[in-house]
Amino acid sequence: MAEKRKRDREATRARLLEVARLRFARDGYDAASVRDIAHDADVDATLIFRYFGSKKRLFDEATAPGQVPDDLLDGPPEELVARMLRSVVYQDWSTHGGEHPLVAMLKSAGHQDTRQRIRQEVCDTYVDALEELAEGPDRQLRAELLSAWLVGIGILRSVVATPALAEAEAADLAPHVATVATGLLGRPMSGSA
Amino acid sequence: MAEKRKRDREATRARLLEVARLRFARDGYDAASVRDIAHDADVDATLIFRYFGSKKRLFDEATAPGQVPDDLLDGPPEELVARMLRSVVYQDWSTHGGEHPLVAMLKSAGHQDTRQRIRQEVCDTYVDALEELAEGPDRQLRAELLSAWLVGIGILRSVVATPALAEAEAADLAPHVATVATGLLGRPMSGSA
DNA sequence: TCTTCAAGTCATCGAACGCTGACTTGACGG
DNA sequence: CCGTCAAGTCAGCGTTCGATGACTTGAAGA
Repeated sequence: MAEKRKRDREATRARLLEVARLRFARDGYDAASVRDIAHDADVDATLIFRYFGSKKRLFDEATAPGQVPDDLLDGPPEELVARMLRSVVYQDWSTHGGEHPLVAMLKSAGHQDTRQRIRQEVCDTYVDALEELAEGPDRQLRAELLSAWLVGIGILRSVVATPALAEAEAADLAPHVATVATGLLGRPMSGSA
Repeated sequence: MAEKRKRDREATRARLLEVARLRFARDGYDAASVRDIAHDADVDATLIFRYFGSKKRLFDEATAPGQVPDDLLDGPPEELVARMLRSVVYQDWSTHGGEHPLVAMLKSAGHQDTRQRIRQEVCDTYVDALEELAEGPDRQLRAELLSAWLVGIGILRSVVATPALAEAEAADLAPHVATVATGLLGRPMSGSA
């Protein structure tokens, strides 16, 4: 029952980062307390300050970009939107406590620098890639409009839990994804990946 | 300088509701403290509990639906989506910190019953109206997908502040609104209202 | 003018927060 | 076997949170 762990700074640090990522994603920055995180990692809360200096720096390190799978860019371009939708909506976010990171994003959006980091990541990960695919004028705007759709679908599905979207499978969305993506990007896009 | 107010229960209650709406919209439920709200209304924080019983009940009353103008349903049906977009993105919601009440409320989406109220309002105000316009199968799903787009645009514009969307005028969005709405609803839609 | 009652205030509670400095414990080298 | 030093713990500070009950104040009616 009371299995004790070896004293291992790096392992403990990594464990803290892991459970912190989970807590921040599920509850947002403010609602996730250092005591909760420490309890999840089964350590004393003060270790967080010993290892990271402050809650904010733990947050910064735990939510640093790069952990997001970048296989988005692999595969045929015409399936990019479908892959993005899978990533935003249908990926198994069990490493994030089953709750969608979008919730955490909204809950943590009160802090100005967090908003900036969200903007950075949205632009770098989604808008830029879509912009390259778009043709004609207004490419950036149309890329953002498509990103907005993906974000909106994610929120309506997993936060608001609108009835039809909540039950829809990826295949149900495919034809509509094809329609909208094709219309917005000005080139033929597939709805399934 | 020190202008004192008359003792007026109803006026004070109304003032509390007004500043509470603003605070909750701007900061979300948790981050908006009763002391802040009371300070904005220039009253003692205790009055909030005297008049509303608890912070939660103040929130419920302050964010109760019904204030949303229902001129959405007036006007030509083919301009419905454009009117909705104006309402979500370009209307002056100064009573809600400049953001659409739905976007404002999503900041408080950590609490389960708040989510349910958001769902109710999204369905009643947007999905149902759009569903009536849609043609063919999957009408509800396509109505929700269009609602998701509107919500996503509101969030990317005013919370994430994505560059192109943040600066776009309603006219810039019009052609794309027409494209997407027409594609999703299966009938010709106009992009401007 | 004086009573009365609601409008509004004050002092404070208990819990939770981030964070700190002093302490204890465990593993490894001599 | 023991000294050392880092890993980990403990008690607690200062602040803020929502909430409560006793108090003061102002205006209207007799």
